Amino acid sequence: MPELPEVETLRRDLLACLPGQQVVRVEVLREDSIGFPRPAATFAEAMVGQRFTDHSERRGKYLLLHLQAGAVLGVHLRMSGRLLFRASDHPREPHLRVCFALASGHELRFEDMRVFGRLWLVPVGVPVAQVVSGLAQLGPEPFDPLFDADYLARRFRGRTQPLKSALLDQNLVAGIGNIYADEALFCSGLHPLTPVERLSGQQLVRLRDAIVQVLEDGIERRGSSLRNYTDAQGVNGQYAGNAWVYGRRGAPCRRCRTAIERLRLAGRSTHFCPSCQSS
DNA sequence: ACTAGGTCCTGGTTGC
DNA sequence: TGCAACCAGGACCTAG
Repeated sequence: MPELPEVETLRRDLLACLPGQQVVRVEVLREDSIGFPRPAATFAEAMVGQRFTDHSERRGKYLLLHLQAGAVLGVHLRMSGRLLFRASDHPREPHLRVCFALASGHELRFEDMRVFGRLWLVPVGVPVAQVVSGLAQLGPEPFDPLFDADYLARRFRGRTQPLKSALLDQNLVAGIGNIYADEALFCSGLHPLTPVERLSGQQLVRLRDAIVQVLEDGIERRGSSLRNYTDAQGVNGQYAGNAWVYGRRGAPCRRCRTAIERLRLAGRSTHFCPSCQSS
């Protein structure tokens, strides 16, 4: 599932192939995949003739591709979305939702089995956060100096929420999903159910450092720690059991050999080592 | 103001 | 064996 490291990897990969490419034809195969403008035919029409630039940004799990005339293509992959840069004669993916034919004979394809992903075309002069839903509510980037132990202490004061739930809240910090949340909790030695107000200053420092560490590691491994992720060329990541705890229920902890446990929290599976993550 | 739980969606996996 | 139920999860929505 694409989280911050996967989206950042995608952004960097697209920089190698997309700048200068001009859209000559757009096919929307699934209306739901378009967030704005609707109906999707309006989106398609407005995208024709647009040219991609070398200016792209990532905010949390959102990807923002700036177009030459000043518009912005916003992308959220959600659960199963992929952006693929393909030669036009490459066989179409079974869950292709939107296809941008490019003047060079390539195609930028948005493939998304579960149809949760969205594309938005932000018109020239309109603030991106006004069009791309969820963007305005995002908290700080994890790598922003603003995101430190003091910030967490302020946000956690008087809150009883389980720590794992807090990490999934994009308003607290942008970009963490279920998998990196579990990994960051393991690396900081904190139990996912700990009420956030109970964390000590020292624990908050460990938490912040662990979050930054697992995300940086994820980027360094090209997001390859995730099972279903593939890059812009469709190359599959090597999940290969890199994770400390995610998806390892019953398997021995890599640090202490205790069996990894799983519980359900806010509808999400949560993996942890009961011995290493006792507080 | 805060929190929990349901919803969307579909293919793979599990269980009877 | 065959089929149904369950599971995966990001963001949004509603209810308490």
